[in-house]
Amino acid sequence: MSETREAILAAARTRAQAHGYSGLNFRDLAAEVGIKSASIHYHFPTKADLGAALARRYWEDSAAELEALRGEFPDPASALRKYPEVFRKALANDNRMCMCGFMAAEYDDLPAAVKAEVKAFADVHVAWLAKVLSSADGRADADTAKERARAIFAAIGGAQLMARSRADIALFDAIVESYRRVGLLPG
Amino acid sequence: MSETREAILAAARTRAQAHGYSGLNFRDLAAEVGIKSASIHYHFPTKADLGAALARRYWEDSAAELEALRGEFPDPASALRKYPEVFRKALANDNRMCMCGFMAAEYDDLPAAVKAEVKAFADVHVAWLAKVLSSADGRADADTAKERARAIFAAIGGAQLMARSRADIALFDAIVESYRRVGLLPG
DNA sequence: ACCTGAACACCGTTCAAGT
DNA sequence: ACCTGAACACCGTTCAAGT
Repeated sequence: MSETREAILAAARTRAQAHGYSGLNFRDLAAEVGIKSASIHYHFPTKADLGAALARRYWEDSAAELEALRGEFPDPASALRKYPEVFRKALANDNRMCMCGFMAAEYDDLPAAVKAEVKAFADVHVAWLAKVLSSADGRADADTAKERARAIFAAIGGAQLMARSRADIALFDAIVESYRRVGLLPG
Repeated sequence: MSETREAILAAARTRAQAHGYSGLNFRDLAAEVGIKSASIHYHFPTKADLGAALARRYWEDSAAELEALRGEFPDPASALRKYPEVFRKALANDNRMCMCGFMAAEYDDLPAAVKAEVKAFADVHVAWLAKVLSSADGRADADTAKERARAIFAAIGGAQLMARSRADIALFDAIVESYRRVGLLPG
C-alpha cells in the first residue's frame, strides 16, 4: 500500500531482471527511489524480505498477465502461440530476462523464502501451460499435459537465457521458430 | 603452468558453477587455495582477468569433453543421445550448473573479456551439435543443422536451469525425455 | 509512521614490503 | 617469482536518533 514500498518494489524488479538477487544493492536502489539505504529496512527488514516480496509480486503479476492472455485469445492454439511473447518482452526491455530465471541460477545463494516464490513462479507457468495444452488437445491426459508444459517452460527459458548472453533478440525468435518447427510448440 | 594458478582456477570453477561470477570472492577462494586474498592478484590482476581465464578454460575443457564423446560414440545418434549427460553431470555434482549458463544470466555485469569467452562456450557447443546433426542426417543443410543445434543447446540449458531451481535432477531427466518424445532430440 | 547518520564486518583492489 | 598486511571505497545490517 505504501507508496515508497511500491516504488522500492518497482525499482527492485527492473534491477533484479538485469542483475539478479545478488546484484540488488540497497544503496543504488535507495538512490533511485529517493531515500537513504537504511530507510529501505523500514519497509523490508532484510534483503531476504525484499527478495521474497519481490518474487511473490512477480509471479502474481505474471499469473495475471497469463490470465489476460487467455482472455484475449480464447483459442488455446492462439494463446500458446502468444506465450513466448511474455519472455520476449523482457529481452526487448534492454536485454533483461525473467527475474525468476535469473534467480533459478542463483538458487544456492537464495534465502529459503525467496526460493519458495521462485518455485511458485514456475508452478504458475506450468499450470497455465498445462491447462491450455489440455484444452487444445482433449485426448491428452493431465500428466502428459503437465510434462509437456514443463518442457515448454524450460525450453523458452533456455532460449531467453541464450539470447540474453548475446544481447540478440532475433536469436530468441529463431530458437522459438525452431521449437515450433520441431513440434514442441504449436505452429 | 603455476600450481597455485591452477589451484585457483580449479577452486574458482566449482564456486562459479554454484554462485556465478558475481558470487566469486577472493577471500573465500584464497582460503580454499591456502593463500591470502591479495595473493590472487599476483596470478590474476583483476577479477575480470580471473573470470576470462576461467571461462576460457571452461570452454576449452568442454570442447575436449565433446570431442571425447564423439570419439567414444562414432554413431551420431548415439553421441546426440549422450549429449544431455554433459549437463546432467553438473546437477549431479551438488546441484551445480553450467558456469557459462550462469554467466549468461549475469551478462550485464560481466567484463567484456568474460562475455567473449561465454560466447565462445556456446559457439563450441552449437558447432559440435551442428556437426553431429549433419552427419546424422545427410539431407540437412548446414544452416538447418546450426539452427537445430541452437535450439537443442538452449533447451538443454533451460532444462538444467529449471531442474536446479528445484534441486531436482529427476526433473532434468523428465524434461529431456519430453524433448526426445517431441523429436527435438533423437529418441 | 517514516526516515536518517553513524557504525559494524564484509567485498575487490592497491601498494609498499617482505622472502 | 611469489606472497603478505594494511589501507581504500564499497556492500548489508543495526540502532539510536530524529520528525
